Amino acid sequence: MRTGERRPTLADVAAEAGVSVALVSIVMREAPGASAATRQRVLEVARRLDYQPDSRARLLRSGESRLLGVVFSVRHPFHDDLLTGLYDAADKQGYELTLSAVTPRRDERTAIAGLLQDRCAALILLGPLAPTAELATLADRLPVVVMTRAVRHRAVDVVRTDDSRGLQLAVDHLVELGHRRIAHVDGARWVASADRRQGYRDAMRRHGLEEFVRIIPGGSGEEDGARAARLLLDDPPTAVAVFNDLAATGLLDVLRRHNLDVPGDISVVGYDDSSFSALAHIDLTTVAQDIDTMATLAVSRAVERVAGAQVVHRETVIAPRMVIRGTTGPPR
Amino acid sequence: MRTGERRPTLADVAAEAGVSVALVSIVMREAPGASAATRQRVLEVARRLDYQPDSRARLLRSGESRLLGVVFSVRHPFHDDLLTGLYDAADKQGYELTLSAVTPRRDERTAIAGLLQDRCAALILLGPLAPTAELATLADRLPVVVMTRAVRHRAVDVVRTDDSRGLQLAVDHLVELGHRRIAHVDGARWVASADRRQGYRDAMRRHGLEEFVRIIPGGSGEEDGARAARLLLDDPPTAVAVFNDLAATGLLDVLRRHNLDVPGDISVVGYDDSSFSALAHIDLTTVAQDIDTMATLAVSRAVERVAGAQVVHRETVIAPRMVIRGTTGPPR
DNA sequence: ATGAAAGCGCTAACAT
DNA sequence: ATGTTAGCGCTTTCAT
Repeated sequence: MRTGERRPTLADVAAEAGVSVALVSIVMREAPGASAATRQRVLEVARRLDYQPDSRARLLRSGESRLLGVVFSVRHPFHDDLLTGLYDAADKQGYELTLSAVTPRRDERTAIAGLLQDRCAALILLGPLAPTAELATLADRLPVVVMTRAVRHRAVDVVRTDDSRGLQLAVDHLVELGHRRIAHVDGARWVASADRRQGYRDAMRRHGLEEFVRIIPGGSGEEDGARAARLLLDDPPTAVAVFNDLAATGLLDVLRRHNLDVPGDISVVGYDDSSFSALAHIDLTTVAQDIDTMATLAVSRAVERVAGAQVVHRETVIAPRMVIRGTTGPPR
Repeated sequence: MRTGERRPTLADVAAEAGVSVALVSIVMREAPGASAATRQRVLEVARRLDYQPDSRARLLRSGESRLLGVVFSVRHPFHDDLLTGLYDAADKQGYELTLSAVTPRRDERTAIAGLLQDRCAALILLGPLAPTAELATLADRLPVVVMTRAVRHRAVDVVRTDDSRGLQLAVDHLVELGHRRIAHVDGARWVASADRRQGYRDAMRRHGLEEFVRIIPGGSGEEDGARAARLLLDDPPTAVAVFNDLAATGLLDVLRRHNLDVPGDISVVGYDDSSFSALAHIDLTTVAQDIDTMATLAVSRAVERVAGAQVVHRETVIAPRMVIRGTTGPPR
């Protein structure tokens, strides 16, 4: 049962060990300036008392926070993966992470406000929806690193995937298999859509397939993909590169319901390598983003800014890679 | 560009407004004891200076933390939904949430330790793996609410779904459709597996179908479901209730590859209503847990314990419900 | 209604 | 190597 007593403080440990609080502080921080014997004794007492340093007091006093605030969205499989990488990277750099989620009923502004009150040293925002101006205002107060989207502002660092290149990889893969009539279902108004569309166009031109360029309005949801598929049915191409995995599954579903064989009649490529795309059911060929590299870079950028590096705007664009699964093959 | 200046403090606002810090504190906390005129002026200055209270200092001084620590796992779709509900509930009760994730490379103990240093008032653990003894030790230090699994210890509150009832609902649904030969693919060593298995047995007995009881060893992954499906192929039942949605998709995949029609030849029920189970592709009938109710209760429990209520161990078991989609139908 | 002063748990100068 | 002192930004008595 829980004892009603307050948790032990530095002073408690100091009293018990018969030394000053300052000395205990030194030991707990593993700072130089304590004899091995003292160190051992203090550590022993701390463990016995089950002492836990109060990070809030620590941060308050030391001024510097070594705390990185991360805003992410639930229901975004890609964000989960990014979080995993960010924890690893932060740990390596000696920083802590504090998370704030965006949910269907908790908007981005609320999520950010919470982190601001926690006095994070910097913010890492995963695919923020806020307009550039708002992000810039934020960056006025503390270092801000944006991931997975572009932001053209000198105070905001960006780490994202080369989305244009991603679609080019998809087209290259399909062309290699022998496809020529390759369509693209785009992401409508989503931030990354323009880049991916451009990548598609460039790749088609590069392969001398300009006459086969065909862009279908899509979106980011399953329904968007399904709608696009219906637009495609009259005159199906032999391959489609879709804006993302979710839209691709919607498209796949409609194609199969109309007895089109995938990849026999038509090949399909998604984007993101979402967790479900590896399910045996779906087995979707897709464009993957290099999550670990992105996470490591984002933390480095944040840490450098915190350390006061007078850097100008940096945008780091990471190369994506193909993950070839079962929805692509040679045309009949 | 970011000005190198530190963020404004209460003292800055006080100086600018020409009042004492104590008064500004009163205004910021919306506490009684300030004239309307002063209140307005201080608020105006605070907004102009873009003042943000420092939650660390606030908590440090006031002693009480109104901060709930939540440990969740990435890659667990169900947890995302739970987080959404928890934020809503905490908000309503005037509490803040601080999140700590378990990732493939960051274990539960680390996740919990982080929250302990943040001086949370209580902990809410989503499906913790720690043994009861460890959770009990933790509950010795601060209120602990465990979700989605059972813990028999008087200091630990539990909020979970009635998993036995869940499987009973699944069997009831199948019996109602006319099925008699209903098999169950279980969850091997997973915590909830025993309850679900028992629910299956009870329901079969209740319907006088004891002779058809057939339990196939399964697990929680897609592969486990696929393996179970292969065991079923020699002598397929007309319906299967599977431990969870992921295993169910694995099973579905194998069945379809062997030209069994779902639900024509065989009906399939999953568990959890995971996000992907609603995909048109999968369209899985499943047992859903009542997320909002669970979240609300978990926060209430935590808050009551924080408020010092001398409650004994409470386990709240929530009723699940069926979500009927396309993988179940009458037997041929 | 307002202000002065103490102190939450800790770290960082500066002593010794 | 160890102790003393002074705050970090805030809330909370207790004055006025």
